[in-house]
Amino acid sequence: MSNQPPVGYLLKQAQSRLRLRMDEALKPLQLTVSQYSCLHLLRREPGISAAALARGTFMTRQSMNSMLQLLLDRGLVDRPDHAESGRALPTELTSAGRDSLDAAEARVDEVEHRMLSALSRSENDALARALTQCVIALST
Amino acid sequence: MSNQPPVGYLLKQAQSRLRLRMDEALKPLQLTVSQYSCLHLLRREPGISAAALARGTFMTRQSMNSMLQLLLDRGLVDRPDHAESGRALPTELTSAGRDSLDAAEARVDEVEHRMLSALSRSENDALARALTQCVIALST
DNA sequence: TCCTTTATGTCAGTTTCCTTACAACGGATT
DNA sequence: AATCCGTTGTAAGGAAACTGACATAAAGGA
Repeated sequence: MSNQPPVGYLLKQAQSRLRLRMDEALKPLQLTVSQYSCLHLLRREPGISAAALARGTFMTRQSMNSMLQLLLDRGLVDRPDHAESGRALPTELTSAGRDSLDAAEARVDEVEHRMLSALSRSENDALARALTQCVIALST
Repeated sequence: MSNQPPVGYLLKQAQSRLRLRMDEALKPLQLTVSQYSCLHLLRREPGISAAALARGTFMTRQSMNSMLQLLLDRGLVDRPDHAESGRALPTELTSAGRDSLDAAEARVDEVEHRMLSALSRSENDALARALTQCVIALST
């Protein structure tokens, strides 16, 4: 009876719509979802390298470096011109970057909350666990 | 204790990795995930317009028309030069397109099955239901 | 009938991200 | 010490998708 669309399709649809809503929510702040993800990870791991930042946001380090240049020009992040040791350039949020991130986070949290509004606490947990299992199963 | 990453992040991560694995699986057939989605929907709804095809695969009709031109050149789909009525150009799979799709589907199904291998039948159903709820909650 | 709305296809330009390739640096191995 | 390996940053070019804009066609309402 059920005959639901395959999970892969639902995954794509959900992610597509989430991204759409997030982009709408972030547009007034002149931020894209990718930029938001970057700022978010930078707050959690200050001094992280661009390559590590790229891995954490599912893009290439080349794309990340382009994006960092933009954020640098806008004064949202800070980065030394050359490395103290090795090649990695440890990047950090500026205070303006923190402010932007705080404003963005409030809007994004609202969207995510809306997305999950029809789920109970246990359903929410089950969803997170199931997605984690999917990620693990596809990692090898 | 739990302190899991937010569902939005997990969603992105799962979708990103699924896409990666699907692209790997489809590479020998010279198909991208988008092209596969397009062929798949064409089989389910023969004679569909490019705009409707675009909506069903979460892209713009402009992108879809470029992609259809490629698939047309490769002989995987067929499309009239001008419309019988209205503007819509009803597109269909060729027999070569059906063959490609069959081969692709086997590989994609294997990837999806692997993704869900750690979930029980009921967990699988719960995941599909939860994702559907997320999509609905973000549709307005 | 006329006008508005909606849907479709298409053109042009742009953005975003990727692929390929190379050089530099630190650490581990031999 | 010399070498290999993994990581990082960067440059150049291309592929894929998007936005904005326009013309066309059917359907619906005033």
